[in-house]
Amino acid sequence: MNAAYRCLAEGGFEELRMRDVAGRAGIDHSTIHHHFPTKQALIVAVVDHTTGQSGSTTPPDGSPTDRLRGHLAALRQKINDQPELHVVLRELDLRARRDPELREIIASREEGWRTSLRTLLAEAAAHGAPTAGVDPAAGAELVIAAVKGASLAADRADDVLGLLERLLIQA
Amino acid sequence: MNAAYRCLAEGGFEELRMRDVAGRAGIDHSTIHHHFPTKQALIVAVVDHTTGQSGSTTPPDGSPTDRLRGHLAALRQKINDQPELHVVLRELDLRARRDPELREIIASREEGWRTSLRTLLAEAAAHGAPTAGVDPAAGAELVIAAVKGASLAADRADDVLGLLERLLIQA
Amino acid sequence: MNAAYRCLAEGGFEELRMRDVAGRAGIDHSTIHHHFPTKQALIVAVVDHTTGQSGSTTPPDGSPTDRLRGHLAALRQKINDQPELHVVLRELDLRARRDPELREIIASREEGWRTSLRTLLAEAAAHGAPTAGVDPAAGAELVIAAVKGASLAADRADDVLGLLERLLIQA
Amino acid sequence: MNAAYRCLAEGGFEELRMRDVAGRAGIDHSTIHHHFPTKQALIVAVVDHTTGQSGSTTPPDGSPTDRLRGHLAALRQKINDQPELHVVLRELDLRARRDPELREIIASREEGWRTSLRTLLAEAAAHGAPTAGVDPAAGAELVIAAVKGASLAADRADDVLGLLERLLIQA
DNA sequence: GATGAATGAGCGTTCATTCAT
DNA sequence: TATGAATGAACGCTCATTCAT
Repeated sequence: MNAAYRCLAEGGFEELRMRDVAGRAGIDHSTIHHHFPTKQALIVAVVDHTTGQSGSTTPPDGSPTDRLRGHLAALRQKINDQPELHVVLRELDLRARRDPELREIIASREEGWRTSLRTLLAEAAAHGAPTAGVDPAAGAELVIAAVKGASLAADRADDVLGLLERLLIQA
Repeated sequence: MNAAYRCLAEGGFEELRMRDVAGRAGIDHSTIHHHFPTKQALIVAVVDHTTGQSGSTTPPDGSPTDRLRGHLAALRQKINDQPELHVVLRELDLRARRDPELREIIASREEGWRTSLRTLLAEAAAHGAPTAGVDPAAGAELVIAAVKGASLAADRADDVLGLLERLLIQA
Repeated sequence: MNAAYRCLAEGGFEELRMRDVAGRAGIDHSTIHHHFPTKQALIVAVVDHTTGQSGSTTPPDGSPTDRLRGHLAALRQKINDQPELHVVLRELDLRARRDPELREIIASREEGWRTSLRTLLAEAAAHGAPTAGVDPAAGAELVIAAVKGASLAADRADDVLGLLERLLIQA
Repeated sequence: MNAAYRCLAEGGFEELRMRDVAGRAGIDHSTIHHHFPTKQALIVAVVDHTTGQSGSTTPPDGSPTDRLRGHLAALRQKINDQPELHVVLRELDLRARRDPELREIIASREEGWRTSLRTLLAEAAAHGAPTAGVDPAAGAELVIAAVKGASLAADRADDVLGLLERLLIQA
């Protein structure tokens, strides 16, 4: 599964081959079928695992504004630290358009993120953060979109998320 | 080429087959090879054409702030009108990571967009737009990232770009 | 198709491989798929052709008794001349049990044979042949069964069909 | 072994899989290899067992004619009662053509049957049965062929064997 | 210019078999 | 004795590409 993830990161779904995955794992390609009946099953397992670790951390304590800031900082660091993880996640977004099984997994994970973002933004607004005028729902979408877009060019993610933080919190 | 674009929009690179393209165009699949020596050549042609029409329009007249606003509005409308075009563009972003030929084409187009965004933002700031504090370079990256991210979920693009406009222009 | 028939005759369905068929025909195995989309399609074509040429000849003229005798003689000669054809036909009988597509083809051909046998026997009886007491329907089944059984041991087919002729016509 | 027989009856040699056999027996497929080193060994065992129980019963007492009649009746009932057994036997006939090991087993069993049939027919003829003119050797072949052919269409076996009895004994 | 037969590398998958546990 | 992970050869099939027509 780790091998599959790395193959996916390198070549995308287009170049994902059972034989390559097996080769990278140092096993025979038919051995994979001993653990995953089909390629799709392997993919689902990888996706499940990958999106599981994509959950962004939010500091549990502090003012809502600080927690929002912390969340954005964590996102920024994650893109910097594991740029390929986010590339894979975008690959998944695209594939989910034609794969209902993936779509459900991904939508579920994203919905969790969306909800937590909305809550964060609403709380920040309620606590008198200067971002008061921003609709939490729209704010969440903007963060999600900016992160997704930034993950396609990790070297510019700092610019993107830095500015976004300033605009949303206006500190 | 039109057929190839539509196949790409439907199934991505992963499901792009010469035979399907030919079938959609109503010709024999061998005939494609008379116009494009290889599949890659066809892809390059499609990409060239697709990214060519992705250039966003900016109103030539009006105050810099109005022109920036017009540019963002044009982007928003484009995502709404041709959501699949933007999905294809994201597909290209991903593939460009492993395909230098595509990378060059796409980078070149994107650079043009980036430059025009920076100019727009700088002019707006210079003309006293309330977005004064925003670094034009970072602003351009944020717009690009937000548009790319929004194109993966066209139905939320309005939220994203609407809020972005407000935050950047603070009207 | 001829190559497929010969492979079938040699190894049965159990050992029927697209690559072997292609090798025997002197072409690449993928070329077969140019003409027959699937292995099953090739099989159906072969079966259709094979059962088509399995139709036994009946002399058009002469007394009913003579025509019946001629039919049996033709069967006997066919088994002697092309023993492998009849082996293939038995292979088909067996496979038809699990393959509805084949079953229909084979049942249709066999029904034609059955009808013609019944007619032959009924006419012979009506014309005073000494086989008078034999029910044409049962007689047809006995001929069919004997031929099928004899085709599994071609070297004894003469004994089987010779005796059957004597018993049915009692000359 | 019982599981293997049933798999064979359902799908023939073509669909005989060690895993299916094991699954039907409720054990791991590797476990089969503890009892039978290879698939062929399992097949041989099954064949040996199957052809062993195919031996037709002949009433030990009574006039030769009655015993012949009893033998044919037993055959008829066996096909009716266990039609799939006879289908498997035909499957074996076919496979024996390419498998010397099977061929020997089957030929040996069949030879026993043939001998007993010949004896039966000769005795019946010697005891003045009206089948006098029939060559016992040819008669045995006809019975064997008819039974084999009839086993491919069990629902017509009664017609076939009923008529055969009448013709051979002319009662 | 267009066709379609042909190719061959390569795909996901199957399956009998082996072997360490 | 029984398991299940692992193997590797082979399967049906796909697909970009070539080439004679």
